[in-house]
Amino acid sequence: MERSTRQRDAIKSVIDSARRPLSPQEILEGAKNQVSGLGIATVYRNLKSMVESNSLVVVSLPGESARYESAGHQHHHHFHCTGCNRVFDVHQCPGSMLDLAPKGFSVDRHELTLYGKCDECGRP
Amino acid sequence: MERSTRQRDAIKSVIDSARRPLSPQEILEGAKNQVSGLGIATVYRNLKSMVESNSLVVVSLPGESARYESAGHQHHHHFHCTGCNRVFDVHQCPGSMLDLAPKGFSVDRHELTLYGKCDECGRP
DNA sequence: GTGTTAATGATAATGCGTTCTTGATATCAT
DNA sequence: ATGATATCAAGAACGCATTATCATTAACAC
Repeated sequence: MERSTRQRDAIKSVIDSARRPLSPQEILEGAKNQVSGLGIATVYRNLKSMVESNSLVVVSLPGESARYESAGHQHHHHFHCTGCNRVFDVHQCPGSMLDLAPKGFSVDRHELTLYGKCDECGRP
Repeated sequence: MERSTRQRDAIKSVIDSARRPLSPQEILEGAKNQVSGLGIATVYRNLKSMVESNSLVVVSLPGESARYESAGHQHHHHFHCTGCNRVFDVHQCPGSMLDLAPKGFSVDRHELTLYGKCDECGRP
């Protein structure tokens, strides 16, 4: 049976309180504030089980390794800051993409990634 | 000075005649029809130099390794077939994304990936 | 409190895409 | 044709993110 550990609680809380998808390293660093000896293997182990239990979703972006955010968010996209390399949620969507594909192609879903500077990195 | 070799010519011709971004493996397989002993290292070597000389561009898609297509195409996006795993070009674009980002964020560019079945994979 | 065993931390190992090394080969200016 | 050398093929090596190993620790039913 699954036990409740300080490590797992710390990992969960870091992800839940973030408003953006986090990398395993970001999660490790955040959770270390609560559990100083935390190891990266524990982060990966828990991410994996949380994805399997559908409490987390994997966010893949072009040319990047996986990030994680809590499940249950409605349809949204991502903004990748070219300054700090952080990824933010974008809640608008340009709408249906069904018409864009060539004839004979069927579109199930789409992923949109914006690139630019976040508010912090864009400041003069 | 750069020499013209059968290997480089084969690699170039495979990429130029494709209407979609190719993975190094796809390029290797295509070019082997012209140069049977071709090695994967030669493909990577030539891809690298062609990207450096701006005759090729790298196409990164979420959760995928790099693909390559000839440079000079105008702004476009990509369709990733979930059946055959091939990637196709999409020449339409839903338009400016400048308004989608949160306040204080500036958008330089965007990437859109459609997922679904290509004409071949969608057939009954 | 005690025992069982899930969970952890440290580190080695894996997998995959990509790059380096080396001796052999092919291009091309001469 | 010849020589200088860019390019090649093959496999070893690399870098990185992720996963497995294993001895140790800690959660929790009793």
